[in-house]
Amino acid sequence: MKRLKVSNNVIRRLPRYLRKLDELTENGVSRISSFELGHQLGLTPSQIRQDFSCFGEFGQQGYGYNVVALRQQIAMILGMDRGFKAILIGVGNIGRALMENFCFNDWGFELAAAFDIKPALIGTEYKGVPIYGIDELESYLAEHQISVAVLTVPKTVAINVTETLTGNGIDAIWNFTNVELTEPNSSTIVENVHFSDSLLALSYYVSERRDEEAAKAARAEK
Amino acid sequence: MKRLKVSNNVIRRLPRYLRKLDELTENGVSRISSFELGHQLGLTPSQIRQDFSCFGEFGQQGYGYNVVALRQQIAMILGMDRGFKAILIGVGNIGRALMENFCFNDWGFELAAAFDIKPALIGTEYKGVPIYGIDELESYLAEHQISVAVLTVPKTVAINVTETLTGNGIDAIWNFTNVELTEPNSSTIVENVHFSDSLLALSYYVSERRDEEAAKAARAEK
DNA sequence: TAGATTGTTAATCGATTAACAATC
DNA sequence: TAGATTGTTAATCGATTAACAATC
Repeated sequence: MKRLKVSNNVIRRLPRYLRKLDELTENGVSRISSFELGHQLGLTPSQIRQDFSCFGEFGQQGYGYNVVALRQQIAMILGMDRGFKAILIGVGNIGRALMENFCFNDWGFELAAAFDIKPALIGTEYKGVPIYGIDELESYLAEHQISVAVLTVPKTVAINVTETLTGNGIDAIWNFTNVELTEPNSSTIVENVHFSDSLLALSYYVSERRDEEAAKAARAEK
Repeated sequence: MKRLKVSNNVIRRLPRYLRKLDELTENGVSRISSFELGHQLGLTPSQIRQDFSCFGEFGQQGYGYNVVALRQQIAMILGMDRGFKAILIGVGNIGRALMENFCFNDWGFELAAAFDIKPALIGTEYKGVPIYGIDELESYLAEHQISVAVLTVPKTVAINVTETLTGNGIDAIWNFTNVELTEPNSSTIVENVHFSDSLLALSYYVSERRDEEAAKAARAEK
C-alpha cells in the first residue's frame, strides 16, 4: 500500500498525458502503445512506462494501453474524483477571466464562492458563483470544507490574504499574483502561476536563437 | 565566446532570481551572499553559484553579489534589453485580462498590436494597443518585425492561426490555449501556459496530503 | 504459435551538492 | 591580516534511457 515518493517531474507529466489521452479519445483512438504515445509527446517509451509504473500496471503486453481506462486511472491519481472545493479571492480581471473561461468542473473542482472587497460586487453572482465580502472569508472557511484558494488579488494585499487563508485550514493556494508565496515555514501547498517567469524563459530562448543566427550570418560573410 | 548549452532547469530559475532581486532592491538590500539568497529561495548556495557560473562571474569573494548589478546581468541574459515586439491574437477574456493586467514593458516586451475576428473590435484600441482584423495578420507580419505571438484564441481556431504565424516569420508563440502546440516538426519556439496542468499538479499534492493524514488517523485509532 | 509490447532491472547520463583553493 | 565568500572541480545523487525476460 505504501508508495515510494513520486518525483515532481513525473507528477508534472501526468496532466500532459491526460490531455493527450483526451485528444486521442476525441479522435476515436482506443488503444495506444508507449512507443506511439511517446512519439506524440516527444518522450521516450521507456520514460512513459517508468512513469506509469510508479502507480501500478495499466497496460497489457503485446497490446499497449486502453486509452479510456488509462485516462481514468490518471484522473484518479491526480485526485480529479475527490470533489475538491475551491474559492476565488479577488474578482478583478484575472479573477473574472478564470471564472468565465476556466472550467473548474472539467478538472474535478467545484468553485464554491468568490470574495472581493468592492461593495458593488458583494452579494452578487458571477457565472453562477456567489460573491462575498472579504471580511466574511474567515467565517465562510469555518463553515465550509474548502481545499484550494485561487489567489487573484492585487500584489499589495496578497500576503495579508494568504495569512487568513493558511490560518483557517486551507490546504493549498493557487497563486496568480506575482508575489513569491513559497515561505520556508508554512505547510500550505502553493502552486505558482507566474506569467512573467514563463514569458522570460521564452525571451531567453528567442534571444539564444537570434544570437545563433547572427553568429551564422557573421561566419557566412567571411 | 561560445557558451555551453545551459540546461532548461537553470533557465527556469533565472526569472525567480530576477523577482527576488527586485524584491530585495525594494526592501533596500544592496548586497547578498549565495547562502542568504539560497535560503530565501529554498535552494542551496552551491546551486546558485553553479547557475550564475554558466554565464560569467558576477560576485566578489568575501562580499557576495551586488543586488542591482546582478539583477541587471540576469535581465540581459534573459533578453529583456532587446526590445522584442509581441502581438496578441484573440481579444477575448484572457486576451483582455493580459492586456489590462500584464505589464509587457516591465519584462522588456512591447505589445505592438492585437488581432481579432469580431467586427465590433476591429479598428478600435484597447489599453493603447490597436486591434486589427485577423485577415490583416499576414500583411502586418510582413511589414513589422515581430518576435512573439501571444495566443489567446478559442481552442477551435488555434491550429489554424498557428500555421499563419509560423508561416510568416514569428519566432515564438506564448500559448494560452489548451491545445498542445509542440509539434515535433516545427522550429517555432513554444511556451505553454496550461492552467489545467498547474491546477492538476496542485490537486495531486492535496490528494497526497489528505491520504497521509487519513493514514495517520487510521494508525492512531488502533 | 509468432509478434508485439509491457513492467522492471541495470546502465547511463545529467543535475545537484560538497569541498576547497583563490582572493576580496 | 583574518574572515567571508566566491568560482570551480570532484563526488554524489537522482532521473532518464536501454535492455530483456515475461506474457498477452
